[in-house]
Amino acid sequence: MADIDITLPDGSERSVPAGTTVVGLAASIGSRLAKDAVIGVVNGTERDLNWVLEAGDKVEIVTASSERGLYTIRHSTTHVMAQAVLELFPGATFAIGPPVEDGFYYDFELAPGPDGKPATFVPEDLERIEARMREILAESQPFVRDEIPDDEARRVFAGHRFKLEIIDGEADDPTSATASGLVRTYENPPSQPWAEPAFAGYPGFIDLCRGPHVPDTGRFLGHFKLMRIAGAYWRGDEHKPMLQRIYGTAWASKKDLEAHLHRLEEAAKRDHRKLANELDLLSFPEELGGGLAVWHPKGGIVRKLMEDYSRERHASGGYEFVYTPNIANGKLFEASGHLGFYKDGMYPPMEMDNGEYYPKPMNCPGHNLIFDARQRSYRELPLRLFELGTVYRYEKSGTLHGLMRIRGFTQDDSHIYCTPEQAHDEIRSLLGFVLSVLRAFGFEDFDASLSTRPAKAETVGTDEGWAEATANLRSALEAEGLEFDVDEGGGAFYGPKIDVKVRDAIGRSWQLSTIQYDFNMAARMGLEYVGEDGGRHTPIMLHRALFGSVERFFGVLLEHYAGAFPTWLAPVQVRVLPVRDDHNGYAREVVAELAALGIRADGVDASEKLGNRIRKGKGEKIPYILVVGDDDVASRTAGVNPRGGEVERDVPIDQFAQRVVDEVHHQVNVAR
RNA sequence: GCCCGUGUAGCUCAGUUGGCCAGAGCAGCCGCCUUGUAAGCGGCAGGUCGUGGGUUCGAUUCCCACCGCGGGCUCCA
Repeated sequence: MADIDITLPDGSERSVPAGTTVVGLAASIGSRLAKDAVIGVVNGTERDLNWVLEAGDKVEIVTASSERGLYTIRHSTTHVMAQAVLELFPGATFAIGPPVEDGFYYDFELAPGPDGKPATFVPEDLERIEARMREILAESQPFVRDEIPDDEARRVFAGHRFKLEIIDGEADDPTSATASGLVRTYENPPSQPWAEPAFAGYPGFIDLCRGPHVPDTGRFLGHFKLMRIAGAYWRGDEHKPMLQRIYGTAWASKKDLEAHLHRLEEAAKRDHRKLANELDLLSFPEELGGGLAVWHPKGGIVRKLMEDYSRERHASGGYEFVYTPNIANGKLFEASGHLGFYKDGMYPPMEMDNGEYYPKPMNCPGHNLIFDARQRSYRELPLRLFELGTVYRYEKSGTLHGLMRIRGFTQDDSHIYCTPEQAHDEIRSLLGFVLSVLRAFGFEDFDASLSTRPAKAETVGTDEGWAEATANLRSALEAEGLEFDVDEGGGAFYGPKIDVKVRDAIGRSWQLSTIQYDFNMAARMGLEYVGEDGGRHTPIMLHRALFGSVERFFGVLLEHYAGAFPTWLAPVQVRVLPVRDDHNGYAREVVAELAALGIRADGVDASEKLGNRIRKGKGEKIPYILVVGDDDVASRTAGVNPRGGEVERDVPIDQFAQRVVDEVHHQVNVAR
């Protein structure tokens, strides 16, 4: 047979016999590669290992350790899970099951129970399903690719209504492909035909799928765990039936799986709700109502420090401080457009003698009234109004989540009014300001998303206006060198926006700051300035929140530092422990001396063993614990036990104090 | 809002297959100990077992509803 030439990723050419498959090519390169190969990428398209190559193909061999290989493993694992579920639950049907970050899921609908509603999984089902999956793996069932005509597919998948919707093109399934009257399928022939066949003409499991897959269930799969059961709407639509989703995680090796499970445990230890409780920072009393928090003294001081720092930066950044009330007449929110576009997110109104009053969901309408309080000149622009404004939003009960998603929160909110000519530079400097403040809190790794015009805003503004605003935002992102993705249709009703995200100490991404372009609300509310030409013009308005929500930012900081706030933010910076009763007096003197320098210090008398008092201080994650005994009283020193560091003896108090003062002054952000 | 799970002392958790005064550790308070770098000892106090109904001679335990919380979906700072 004639040889054909194949191009490899490094540009080199390789001659193989005609009819060679992806795995055959891998074998010709090396037996190790053939063993590790999961799929191939042929001319840019992912293909199964038994895909037959043609002359001139560009081929890359994908192994399990790569992103694409892992994705394939997860994708194949979810097919195995679907097979197990359909076998174990007669009458069950399935919807979609893609790989996702760290794992996979599949959505199912079970046969109706006694109440006539589809049955639901119970946690013990996961063990049964997992056990059946392992049996399927042991059978080494091949993944058999095929393409069948639509009408035949409709017969095969008769009784599987979600699949029929996919075949008909009504529903989108990211992993299946239907084109020109053909649908692609993957079948897993079982060793024994199913007792109750679910697919006409097939002995076992088959799914709509564009693939590719691992060659058979006996290879690469195995390192998985079913994690949880969740509800999920069919096609993500709350008006459509709720399906039962099973989430799983899958990895290329046992080691990777265990590492992933370990990461989850580490993240759970950092949970801000747990830490907030343990460190006595704040709480969510049931009596208050869902999504509302009270701040205890230790959380309160951290929040105050965050807010103080924010105010300092805004003061030096050319912002002016304003205050607006928490409730406002509904007419204001009609004028601003909030009642038209945002009513679902607002608390219901209070009836008052001269109208309906709503808790404010955003600060912008109030700030606009300040702008509009007198005639404005172009000479005043950009006018930057800043407020730590508390807003209330009616969030659905099921969406509340600690500090990250609450109903009452405070935005470090700013509205900037500028001329269209100023908008570009203003956005750019805003972005720099935002990043600079975030860096001060110890975040180093940023990216962003650019959100464009949403469907609900099709009546707001002009196409050109949206395009120009979006271009302005994009150019600021590019100028700042920030990586960003584009969220099509994710903008606010009044304009497109940039959301800045930070990566925390364990690599998780959090959305914090937002910069929103608004060419709509100023006009709606009749805001004008007198330009150089003497004419009246509508200003461009920029909405900007830096922390986003003070509460949420606090929660992110808490998780980022795992409760061990850097010294400048720590509720208690220094704890002084006398060794014996007769050192209590000296310990109090040391506390007073430190406090006089603005250091947050406290002491615990010697009523318990020293070791236990140190242990408690460590549990509170205090940056410095000082121990004072006979030698220290004599020479005005202390033993210094720093968080995460080595004990130092005989440190002069004034020297230690200077060290803390410097550390606070420079806002050293060390997560020890 | 919808699906699943869950709710015992301030915290972490036992326990009751329906039945005497519901338990432990930590935290708190009181005493003893007088202590040099991550748990010294003893005692006291603390719970209408989330709330409200129902079944029962009897419910914290079984059933129902509601509320809170957790994980998802939708939505979002």
